[in-house]
Amino acid sequence: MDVVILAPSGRRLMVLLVRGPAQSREKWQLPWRSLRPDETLDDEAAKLARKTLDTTPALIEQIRAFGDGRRHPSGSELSVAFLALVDGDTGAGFEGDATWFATDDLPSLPPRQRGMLEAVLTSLRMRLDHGPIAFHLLPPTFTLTQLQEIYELLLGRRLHKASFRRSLHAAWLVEPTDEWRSEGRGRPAQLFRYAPKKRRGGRRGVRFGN
Amino acid sequence: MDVVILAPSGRRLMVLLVRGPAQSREKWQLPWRSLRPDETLDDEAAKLARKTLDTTPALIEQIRAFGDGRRHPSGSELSVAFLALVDGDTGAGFEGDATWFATDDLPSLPPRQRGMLEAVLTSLRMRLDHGPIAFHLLPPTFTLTQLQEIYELLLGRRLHKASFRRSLHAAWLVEPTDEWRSEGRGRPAQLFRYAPKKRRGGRRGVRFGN
DNA sequence: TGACATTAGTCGCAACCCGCGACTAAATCA
DNA sequence: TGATTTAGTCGCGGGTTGCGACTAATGTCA
Repeated sequence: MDVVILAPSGRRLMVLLVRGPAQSREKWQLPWRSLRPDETLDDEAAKLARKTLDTTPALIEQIRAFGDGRRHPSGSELSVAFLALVDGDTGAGFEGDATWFATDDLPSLPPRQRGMLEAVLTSLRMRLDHGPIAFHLLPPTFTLTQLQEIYELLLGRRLHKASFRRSLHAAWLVEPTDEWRSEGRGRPAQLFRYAPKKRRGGRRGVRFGN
Repeated sequence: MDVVILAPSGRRLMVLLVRGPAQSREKWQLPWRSLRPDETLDDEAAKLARKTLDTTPALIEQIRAFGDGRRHPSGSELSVAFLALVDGDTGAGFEGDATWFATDDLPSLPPRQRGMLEAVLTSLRMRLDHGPIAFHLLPPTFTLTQLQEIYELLLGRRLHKASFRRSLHAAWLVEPTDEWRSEGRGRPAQLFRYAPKKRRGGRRGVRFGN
């Protein structure tokens, strides 16, 4: 049971790693724990995430099992990878045993964990246009520019502002609040909240071309 | 380790079930086996599928792990679900201990297996437009109408012929052979084979609207 | 031997979607 | 007051999609 805990920080996606025991080959590892025979998988993974984070993550989801022969600190043959998401504000205020690393500049990890992390990231990218995952990386109220930056972060490319907003509008996922955020210079931005609307007719996912 | 083995039969998707031991609550079960500590997950799942089917399936892929508290014949807390696909001709000629059931008219299954089967089916549907999965349910050479029927089967809705072929053409996944199949009445259909082409420019998935 | 039924395969239009540059709007800074 | 910065919108040109109507090739049956 391994958890990949992610949070955005500025223009980077961060992952939470813990220090491995002294005798282990790699200094850093994904948080993990072995499952006792009477525990349920998803519950224990949620607990593990909560314990390492010291808060409840906005989302926790199983990705898949790994049973290739690669090395894992548990010595066990089977690991199950979980994805957990935290919004940037919560992630930033974090003070614990574990520390954040940028996903594009990682220390060496146990080989199976390296594979799991990779798989979780691609899976996250793939689920982006099927479900409203991105919102879990943001505080409950946010500007559309913030939301766009999250999508750009996850997709790894810039998006066109007008097109992004058009798609977003078509998907009926957000609704405006009556608050505005002034960020120093520039025109203030309206704050939105996540509020998916059921809509007669084709409920299409959010598909962003560019 | 549970395997969901699927094959098309006419206008229905069939799943292969085996008879449970006498003392078990449900008469039918998904083929499953416990993993010994020194075996690798994916290899053993492939072996299990081969053994029940008596042939090599066209595709076998891990879907995800299940560790909810629901009952499973193994008594174990953790199960990993696999998807295996067989083409209709091979599936039809099958003679073994197990038997085929239509996925929309199933006998009662152990609760966790019921959930696994459900999850495998939805996962199959979702992967349809990301990878060329459908081809694994067909013999190596097939007509475009056959291919369309597979897609309709999996998506659960009718598709428009002209649009389907246009999308297919745009995705560069098939190439025509010089053989034609005469199916009794009506104009003979040209046979195609699966032959994905690398293409400069945007390698887009097959997206069928309707 | 034709007319008809049946299945395969294509064409083209109207509506919709998407990329993108250019615009307006509201704030701060000098 | 004018430059700068960030937010938000408009609209055009081109590509994609849904779909009805068409042509093509075969078997069936009077």
